[in-house]
Amino acid sequence: MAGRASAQAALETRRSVVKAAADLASVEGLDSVTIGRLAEIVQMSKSGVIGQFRTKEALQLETVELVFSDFRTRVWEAVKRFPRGLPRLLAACDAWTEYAADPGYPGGCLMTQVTYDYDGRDGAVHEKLLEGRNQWRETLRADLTTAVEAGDLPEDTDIESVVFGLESLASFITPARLLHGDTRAADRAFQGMRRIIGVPE
Amino acid sequence: MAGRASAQAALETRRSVVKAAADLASVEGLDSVTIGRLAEIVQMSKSGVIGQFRTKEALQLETVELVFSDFRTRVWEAVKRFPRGLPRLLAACDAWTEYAADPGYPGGCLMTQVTYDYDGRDGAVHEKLLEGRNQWRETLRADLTTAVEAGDLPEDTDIESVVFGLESLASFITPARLLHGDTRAADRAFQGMRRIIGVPE
DNA sequence: AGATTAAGCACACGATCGTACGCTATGCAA
DNA sequence: TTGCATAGCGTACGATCGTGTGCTTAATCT
Repeated sequence: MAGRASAQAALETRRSVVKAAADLASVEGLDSVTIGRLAEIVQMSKSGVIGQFRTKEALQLETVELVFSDFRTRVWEAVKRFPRGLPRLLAACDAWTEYAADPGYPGGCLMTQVTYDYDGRDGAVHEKLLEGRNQWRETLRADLTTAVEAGDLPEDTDIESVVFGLESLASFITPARLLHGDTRAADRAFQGMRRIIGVPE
Repeated sequence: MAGRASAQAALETRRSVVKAAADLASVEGLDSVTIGRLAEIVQMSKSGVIGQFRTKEALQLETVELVFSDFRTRVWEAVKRFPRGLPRLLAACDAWTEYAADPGYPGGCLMTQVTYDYDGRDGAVHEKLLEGRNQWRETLRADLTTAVEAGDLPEDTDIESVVFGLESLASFITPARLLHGDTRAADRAFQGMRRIIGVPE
């Protein structure tokens, strides 16, 4: 079959490639994602795949973007309606752990995967990863601050350390599930989050 | 220079290759470690490098072994003398977080890196990783059980969830440090561990 | 209808991957 | 001292990597 010049069809192709990249990356890591393997998966030629993005790094960046927009949709959008502060924070933790347990990628939460893959490297992927995570951290900080101001959390709450704890617990859900076969990892994470935040069980 | 048939020299070579592999893997991940790059680092030929291990997977397995034996030495051996139960558990958490903050590898704690890299894959590396982590988990469980029996922790302590929490917090030290530049990550992890365990601050 | 734009393919490139083979030179045992 | 085992080198192999160049073909615009 030959080329279709429809811009809409091209967009669909683009999406299917990025989706395949995300699936593959969740299992084997972002840099195991290879143009050749992607071409095989989406049944296209190598040049057809790379042609959409010009360079492999652009494809990686778009994959990371997909991951974060996915995360925002499934977690952030889901708790927008809750009142700011402790209620929204707890709802976010609930949605967050649930997302991590079933992120829709075969190899688990890709955001976590990319985080541990690119935390120590330089480059554009590292930067975009940092930007995406910082957005989420800022959201957490905001609700924590509001919760303290509202008197729902003690005055001396160490906000940065709580954020650290929440991110830790969410991040370990995937390895606990995949490596140790822990089917209740999400529950454990949520339980731990409540302890870290300091709300009664 | 030509070959030296000394078995001791060969062992030294072997160690230097594995050490280089561990250093490189801590930054870029275990499967970015390539025979050619290793050869360049240790100033040997490719065939000289691979000849020690016959296959790349064998080299990877030996690297994972080095990581765990390193961890045991720095963390487990350091707290052996403490009395079993809560005292030894807290000492272990202290040594653990300290180790994660300064593991001696340029890219952070390699045990964590490998965990997130191979949790979702099949193969020998996955198995060895699981075995190593399970040993450590068993140690944690033992001290937790002892602590409960001694009355240092409440009867209804959910041991599995506590283990999950401790592993989570320790694992996030590296990304917090490398990605977010958090220089106090180890302290936050230790503080979180105390909350997860349920000891007063 | 004809011109233009772009999607996707076939193919080729230089580089690097893991591995195998044969050779040289060394240390150790007989 | 002679023979043997082996550490490490040089070289080569088939595969695959990311990327670039034309070409074909279809959709869009005048």
